[in-house]
Amino acid sequence: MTADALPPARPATLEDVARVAGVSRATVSRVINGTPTVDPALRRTVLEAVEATRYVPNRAARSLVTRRTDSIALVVSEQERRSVSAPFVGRMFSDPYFGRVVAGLLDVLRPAGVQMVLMLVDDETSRDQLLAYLRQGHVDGVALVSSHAADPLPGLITGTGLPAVLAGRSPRSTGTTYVEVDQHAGAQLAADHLVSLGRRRIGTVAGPQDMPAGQARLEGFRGALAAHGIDDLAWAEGDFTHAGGAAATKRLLAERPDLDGVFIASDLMAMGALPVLARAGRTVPRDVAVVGFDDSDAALACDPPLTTVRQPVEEMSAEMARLLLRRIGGTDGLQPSVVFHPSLVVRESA
Amino acid sequence: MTADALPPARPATLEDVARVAGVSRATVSRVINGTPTVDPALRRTVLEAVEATRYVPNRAARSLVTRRTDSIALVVSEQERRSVSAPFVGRMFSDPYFGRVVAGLLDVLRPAGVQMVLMLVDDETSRDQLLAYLRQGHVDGVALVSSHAADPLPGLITGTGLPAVLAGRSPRSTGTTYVEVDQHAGAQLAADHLVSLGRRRIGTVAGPQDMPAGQARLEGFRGALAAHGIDDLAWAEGDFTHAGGAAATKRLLAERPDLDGVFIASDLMAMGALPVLARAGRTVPRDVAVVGFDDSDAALACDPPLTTVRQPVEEMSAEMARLLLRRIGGTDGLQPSVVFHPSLVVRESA
DNA sequence: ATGAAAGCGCTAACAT
DNA sequence: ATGTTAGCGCTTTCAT
Repeated sequence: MTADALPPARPATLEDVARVAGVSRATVSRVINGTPTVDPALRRTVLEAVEATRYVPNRAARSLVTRRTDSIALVVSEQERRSVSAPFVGRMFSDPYFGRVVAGLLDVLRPAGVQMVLMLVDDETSRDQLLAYLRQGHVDGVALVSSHAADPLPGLITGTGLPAVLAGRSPRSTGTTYVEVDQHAGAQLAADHLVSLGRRRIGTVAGPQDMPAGQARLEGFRGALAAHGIDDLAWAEGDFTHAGGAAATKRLLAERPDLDGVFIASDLMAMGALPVLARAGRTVPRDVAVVGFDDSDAALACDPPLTTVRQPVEEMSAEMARLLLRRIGGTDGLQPSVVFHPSLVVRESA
Repeated sequence: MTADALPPARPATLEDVARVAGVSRATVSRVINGTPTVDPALRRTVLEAVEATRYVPNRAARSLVTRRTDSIALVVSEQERRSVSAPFVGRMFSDPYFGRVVAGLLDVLRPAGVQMVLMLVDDETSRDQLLAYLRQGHVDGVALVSSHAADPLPGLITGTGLPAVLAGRSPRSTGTTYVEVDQHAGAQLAADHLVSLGRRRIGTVAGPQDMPAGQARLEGFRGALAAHGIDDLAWAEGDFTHAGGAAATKRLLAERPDLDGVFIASDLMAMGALPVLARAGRTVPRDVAVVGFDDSDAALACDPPLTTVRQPVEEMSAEMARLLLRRIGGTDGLQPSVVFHPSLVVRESA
């Protein structure tokens, strides 16, 4: 068994390619990186050598010198786990919202050749680990999806000096670039629609009041209703989950049995709410008109299909990725935040 | 403005720490990496210097020499996108299953200091990108969640020589280590339970027949029923989504209006099915007993709470991570696959 | 347009 | 137990 007849166990390096092509390492590097000043003939020779040696660049080596990693962290920050032994909840992961965020990010990141490291922060340990990791310089930037208003993470991440973009404004870190939908405008769309339908005995299943999105949608809805002269808004707080939406709807119905219109602050909660309304003998939309928020897959899975406030999550997260890449590559400093406009998608529930 | 009074723009290196501590780089490295043969006094001095310089190791440099990256890829392989312009579907991301997989992996990975790079493969381009990325050696191993039976990815990944573990057996790559639940046994639990309840006019909403899990659950259910002398199984194919479950249930009901028991191959589909049954005037479990599969959050969100076959996804994916780490760190070759036992969780739907 | 050479920050022999 | 030293594979001046 002649050693040099076999393919090398060790993957090919620039050196190997250079030897095969009969050029210097530098030239190979230039070809690999698309530097324009390379003789076309040589370029071809090199490319063939690359092929022959099955060369792929070593990212660690490259990263060591360029100080770029071509990857960003997608950080999901959730409320602390209930207890050590409690089963993981991971609400964020089961929410269609998360998938849409990933999709939008990937749409921009993949063509740019940037990878995404997924990190979950749900206690102090994991937070410290995250910050250490970020400081190790293994990512070029951070996209953060944080669930609670009091979360210190946005500020801490900004403190690392790494480029960062938030999904949604953080009350604790106003200096950080964010992308979000105009929550007030969205809630207003819902209010106007219900009122235009002639509904007056209106209620809402709000999101968690310790989340900015939950607060803003409730506040916006209440304000818009007030503008229509409706001041007694019945509401119940849900947790943005299916089950939470069902439970909150039960409470709401108990408090306000004569309800004829309801705004539910997320489609997932609306999915939980509809069967509750049905069981309570209310026909949607005849007895109770229902407007959701998000326009996720869940809205279509509802029965009847859900009228809802559309939040262009994919476009929003694509924009997050763009801001991040611009900031990473760019000489320019902080990017301005971006606020998207919601729209009303009318289906059958209202 | 005196330059050296300011904190250095450049992050501290081993060299810096060594200088401050008055020792060699090697000693600092030993302290950082917990080598036992270091004088306790020196260790303290070094640790102080680390503190003072705010030193954090550079991962790229370390990785370049150790040839380890302390990260693995979580690859999610989905059916090719419908069209270029079609909105991203990302079924996997909205499924509670995905969150549970991530949770289980993280449970093992985080204490081990291993990061997770999330990669989505949904067309040829992204597949090629993935394979190139893997060959660049930026991850030490791969955990793969693949949705379709004909997926060539398991084999291709194994072909890279990187340690890999699959969530679920792949018909195309029998040589790859996998972790899965005994699907047949699970389906049998469902069948036995329905029969023990006295149900005889039984149907099933199966999963996609181009997914191993979809096939196996149908096959197992049919076999178990046959053992009870029931041979005329009505079934409809769903796609493991809520909406798909609803649609399939409608078809099933049309075909078999006298149905008194049904096995639905995922909780998410069961969630879609229950309102359909209710609308059709069937009370669950009185008229139709329903058994799901998964025991995810969805099962509890059902009304009535779902009797279901429990699949210990978190433990399974934790085991995937363990196998992977063992294989990565280990001298031993291929790890044996692991099959978990399902159990029946009886609630109110059957 | 190409090559030579100097590191990037770290670990792991090896020597002491 | 600690220090010295030789790279890991790559990019990037700086010459030519």
